[in-house]
Amino acid sequence: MSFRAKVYDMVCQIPAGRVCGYGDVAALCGSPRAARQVGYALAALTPTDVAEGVAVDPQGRAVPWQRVLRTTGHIAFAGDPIRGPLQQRLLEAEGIVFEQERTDMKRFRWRPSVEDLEG
DNA sequence: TCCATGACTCCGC
DNA sequence: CGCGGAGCCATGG
Repeated sequence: MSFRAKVYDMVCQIPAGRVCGYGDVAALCGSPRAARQVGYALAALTPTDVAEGVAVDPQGRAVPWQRVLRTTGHIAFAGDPIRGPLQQRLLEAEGIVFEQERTDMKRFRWRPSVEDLEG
């Protein structure tokens, strides 16, 4: 199984209303220092519904890419005029609160339990 | 196989 | 706290 496939699996397990850092996902996939590769994996998703922010992986399953943020709580590609605001809107719809362009990672960060990772 | 690329992160100022 | 620079490593050509 490729690193990217693991990334998609992990991101799909992040519950709505919670977020993860790129580094967190990388660590859960077995490569603690591959945070950039996590971003690269998400960038490789195929957009199917741009307006709603829906993007699918090679297996055709929708991946909640919006739940992955920088450890600072900032949206990674805030500079993107389309996906930047979209990501924030999608997260706010799930209950995530933003202040000054960033969210409180201490409050919304998701830490998977052993049971979550089984399977 | 080597090299460039990049939705990141850590560290020193 | 913000900035700039170096390190990181999976992917693709």
